[in-house]
Amino acid sequence: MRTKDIDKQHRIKEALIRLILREGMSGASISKIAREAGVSPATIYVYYSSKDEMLADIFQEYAHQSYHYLMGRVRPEMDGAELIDALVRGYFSYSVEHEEVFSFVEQCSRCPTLAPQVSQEECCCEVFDLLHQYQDRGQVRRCSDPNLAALLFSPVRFLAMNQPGPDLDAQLTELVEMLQDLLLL
Amino acid sequence: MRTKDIDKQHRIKEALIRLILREGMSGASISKIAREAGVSPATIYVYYSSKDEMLADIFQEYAHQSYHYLMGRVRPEMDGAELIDALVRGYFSYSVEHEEVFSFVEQCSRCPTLAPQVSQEECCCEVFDLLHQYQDRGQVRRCSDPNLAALLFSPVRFLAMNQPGPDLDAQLTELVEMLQDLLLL
Amino acid sequence: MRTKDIDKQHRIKEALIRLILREGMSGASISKIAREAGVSPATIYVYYSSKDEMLADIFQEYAHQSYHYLMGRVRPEMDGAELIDALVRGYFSYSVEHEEVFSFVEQCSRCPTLAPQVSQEECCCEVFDLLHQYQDRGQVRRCSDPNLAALLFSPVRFLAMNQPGPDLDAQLTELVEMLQDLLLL
Amino acid sequence: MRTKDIDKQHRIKEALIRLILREGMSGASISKIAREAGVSPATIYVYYSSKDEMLADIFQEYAHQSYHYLMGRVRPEMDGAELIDALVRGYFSYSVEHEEVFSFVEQCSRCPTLAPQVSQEECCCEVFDLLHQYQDRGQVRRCSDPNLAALLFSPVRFLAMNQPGPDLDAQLTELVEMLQDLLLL
DNA sequence: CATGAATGAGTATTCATTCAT
DNA sequence: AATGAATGAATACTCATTCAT
Repeated sequence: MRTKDIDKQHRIKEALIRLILREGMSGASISKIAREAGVSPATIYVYYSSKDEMLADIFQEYAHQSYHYLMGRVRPEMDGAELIDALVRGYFSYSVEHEEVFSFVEQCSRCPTLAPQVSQEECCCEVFDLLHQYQDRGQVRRCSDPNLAALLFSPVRFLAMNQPGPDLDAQLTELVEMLQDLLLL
Repeated sequence: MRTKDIDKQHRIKEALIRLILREGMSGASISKIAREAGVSPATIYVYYSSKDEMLADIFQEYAHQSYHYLMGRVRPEMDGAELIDALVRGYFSYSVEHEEVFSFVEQCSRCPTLAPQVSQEECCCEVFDLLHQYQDRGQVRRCSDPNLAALLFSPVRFLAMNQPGPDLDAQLTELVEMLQDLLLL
Repeated sequence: MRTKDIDKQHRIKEALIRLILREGMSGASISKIAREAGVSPATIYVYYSSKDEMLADIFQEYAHQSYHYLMGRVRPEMDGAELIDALVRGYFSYSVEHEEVFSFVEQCSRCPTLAPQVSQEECCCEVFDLLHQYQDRGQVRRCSDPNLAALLFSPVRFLAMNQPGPDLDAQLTELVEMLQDLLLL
Repeated sequence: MRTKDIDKQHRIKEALIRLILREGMSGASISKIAREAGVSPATIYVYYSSKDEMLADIFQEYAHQSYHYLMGRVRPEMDGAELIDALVRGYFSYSVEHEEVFSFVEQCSRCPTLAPQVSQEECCCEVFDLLHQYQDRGQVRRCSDPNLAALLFSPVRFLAMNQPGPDLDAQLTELVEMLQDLLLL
C-alpha cells in the first residue's frame, strides 16, 4: 500500500517535531517518537537507517519551510514597503502558526552535531531572488545577503521566541517601520 | 569535615559547557560531564540536586555574561556611532572568544524545558540603562527595548552562528554601518 | 515479530524468589535478578513495567499457592482429625518443599510498601469452604475465619521459620494433637 | 558530653525503626536514616561499624522488647485464665502501641541475612519461666516451649498484622477463650 | 512492510563508606 | 565525637538498535 507508507512516515516526522517542541532535543527518544506516532520503534528503521540520519533528514526537510511559507505571502505587485511588511509579519505569523516546526528548526540549527550536516542557505534562494529583484529595481538597499537575512529575519525570530507580552503587536509594527526606514531607498 | 572544593564546582561548570559545545544538549550526560571534569558522577550531586537543576543554575549564571562582557568594551566618552560599533563588534568578539558559553547559552535558551526556568531579561539591564542614556541625550533613536535588543544583537548573533566565510569582516563592518544608519539621529 | 518467551518470564519469577530467599528483599536488585535468570536487565522491563509492579505481581501470584497445595492434600472422606492433621502437616511440608516461595511470601507480606497492594484473603477461600463444611457437619468447632486461619496456620508457620531442631517432628505431632483437642467436637 | 551521645544513638535507632515501618527493609538507607535522625551519615559510623552490624545490633536489642512489655502486664496473683488473657491481649496491645518496633522485628526476623545472627529464644526466657511455673503448678497444660510460644503468640501476631476489621475485638476475645480452653487444665 | 521481543550499553541517581577537618 | 565532602560501585530504568516472525 502506497498511501499507508507515506502516512506512516509523515506521522513519524510530526511526532518527532511535536516531541521536540514539548521536551527538547534530549527528550526525543526513538521509543517516545514511535509511541507518539503510533508505530513500532522498529518501523522507524524502515524509513531511516539511524536516529542521526532521521534527525538530519527531517531537519533538512523543514529547515526552509518558513521561506516557502513566506513566498506564499508576497505578491509581485507589492512595493518595497509592502514587501518588508509582508516578510516580517509573515515570518512572525509563521512562528505562531507553525510553532512546532519553528521550535524544531531553531533547536536543530543550534545543535553542533546536526547543524553542519544541513546546508543552511540552500532553499531560501527564492526569497533572495525576490529581494535581489527589488534591489536591482532600486527599491531595496543593496547589502550582502547574510546581512539582509540577518536584519530581516533574526530580530523577528527574537521577538517570536520571547514570551508573548501584551504590546507585542505594537513592537512588531515598530520593527516593520524601522526595517523599512533602514532598507528602503 | 572536608571543605567544599570551589575549584571542583568550577570544573563541573566548564565541563558541562565544553561538552554542550562539542556534542549538543543530548550529548551532555552526567557521566561524560564527570569524566570531563575529573570528578566522580556522585560528586556532581554534592553541588546540584539534579541534572535539571544543574542545567538551570549554570544557564542562569552564564545567560548574561555576554552583557557584562559588553559593558567592559564601552566607554562613557564614546559617541553614538562608537557605541554601536563597540556593541556589535564586541558581541561578535564575545561569540568568538567565549565560543563555548555562547553556544551553551544559545542552545539552552531554545530548549523548551529549560528556557522558561530562567529569567531572560534580568541582567542585561545595565546595557539597557546605558542605551537609555544615549536615547535621552538624543544620540540614539527611541524604540522599545525588545526591538533595540532584537536589532542590535540578533543579527550579529546570526552572523556568528553561521560558518565563518572569508568576507565575514566586511559583513560585520556593513552591519555596523547599517545599524548606525538606523539607530543614530 | 519475535514471540514472547514464556519460559523467560518464568525464569525471572524463579530468579526473584530464589534471590529473596538467599539475600532478602534488599538483596534482590534488578541486575542480580537478571543475572540469576540469565536475561538482560532490560528484558525484565518487557514483562514488568517497574520493579514494584513486578514484586506486586509475583507476590500476588504466589501468595496463595500454599492453599492450593493444601487442597491437594485433603480428601473428602477424611474425618475431622485427619483433616487437621493433613492441613497442619501439609502446611509444614509445603514450607519445606517450597522453601523459596514460602520465604518469599513471608517476607513480602511483611513489607509495608508491598503488602497493601495485594489482597491477602482472596484465594484461600477454597480451604475455608472446606472447613465450613466440617463445621456445618459438627465435626469442627465453630469460630471466626480469621481465628481459624490464625490457629491452624500461624503456629506451624512459626515452627517452620525457626531453625530445624532435632525434635521438630515430635513438636509437629504435639501441635497436631493440641489443635485437634482444640478444634474437634 | 555523655547525654548527647546516647541521645544521638537513640535517635538513630528510632529513625531506623520508623523508616522501616514506612518503607520496608529496602527503604532504609544510611543517608535516609541520618536525615530522619538529624545527624550526619558519618555519625552513624561512630556508633556502628557497618550497616549490617547496625541492623543486627538494633534488631537484637528490640527483638525481645515485646516480652519485657508482657512481663509488665502479668501479676503473680493471676490465675491461669487471667494469665492467658493478659498475655494474648498484652501482645496485641504491644503490636498497636509499638507498631514501629513490632513491624521492624517482624521484618527483620524474616530476613534471611539478618535472622540467623540473632538468637531468637534468648530473652523470652522470663516469659517461659513464668509459664513453666504455671505448668509446674498444674494450671497450664504441659507442652514443648516452641509449641507454647507458637500457640500463644503467633495467632495474635497474625490478627495484629491483618488490616483491622470492625469486629477485631470480638475475634480477640474469641481467641483468648479458645486458648484458655486449650491450655488450661 | 511492519512489528513486539530482546539486549548491551547507557541514563540519572543513590548507595555504603571513608576522608579531612 | 561529629561532620559535610567525596567517591566507586551499585541502583532502577531507558536507550538506540537488531532480530525473528
